Amino acid sequence: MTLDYAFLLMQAYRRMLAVFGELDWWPGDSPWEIMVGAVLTQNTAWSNVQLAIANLKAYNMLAASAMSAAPDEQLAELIRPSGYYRQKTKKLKALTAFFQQEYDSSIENMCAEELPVLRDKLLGVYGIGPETADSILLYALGKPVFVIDAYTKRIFCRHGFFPETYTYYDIQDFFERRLPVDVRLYNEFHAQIVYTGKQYCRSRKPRCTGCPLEGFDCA
DNA sequence: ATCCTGCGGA
DNA sequence: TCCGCCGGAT
Repeated sequence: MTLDYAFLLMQAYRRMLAVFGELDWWPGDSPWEIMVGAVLTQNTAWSNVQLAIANLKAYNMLAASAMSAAPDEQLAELIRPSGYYRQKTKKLKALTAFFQQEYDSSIENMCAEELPVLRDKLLGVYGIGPETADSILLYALGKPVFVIDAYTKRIFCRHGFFPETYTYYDIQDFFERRLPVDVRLYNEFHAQIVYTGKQYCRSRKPRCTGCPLEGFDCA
């Protein structure tokens, strides 16, 4: 018989959750802060993003109105701890302009947009690719979108769920068509994946011993 | 030296 | 498909 991937995915989820407990994602005080964090965390450790966000708050520069008015050099200096600060300054400016012009800086307006339309619009913003768009949709706006990242691919490739050749959208489809449409599940599942990837399923020296997914393989 | 809740451009 | 971007932790 064919493998029941839906069951196996949920079992993997429950194993991680049982060991780590709920992880309280995404850390942030507001949807806008989460959107900003989603850009700042691109290829960057979260601890460094926290420093950048703390700077923005300390200088009252987090709000879209303040951020759009700030000179590039000043914004760059504040977000410097998160790395790629010149690139990310451009990206934050683009996100801010989009939020202001398209939605009048209103999360409610943004949420009211049809999901596929909103996703396409996000992907059209400079600096927002598939993972960042989906992180914003799920964690800032509470939309039922399963976020894929390098950890997701690495962990589930290693456990035999799909081949290395799967693209972002292949993997996203794999999860979304097998899991119930549940924002809280998508939220917590991704958080568990990131934690497992960081602590155990590392790229170089995987620590399989003690991993919640140890011995969990699709034959 | 390697990695981190990637993306744009060539 | 590869390269530049970039700082801080391990």
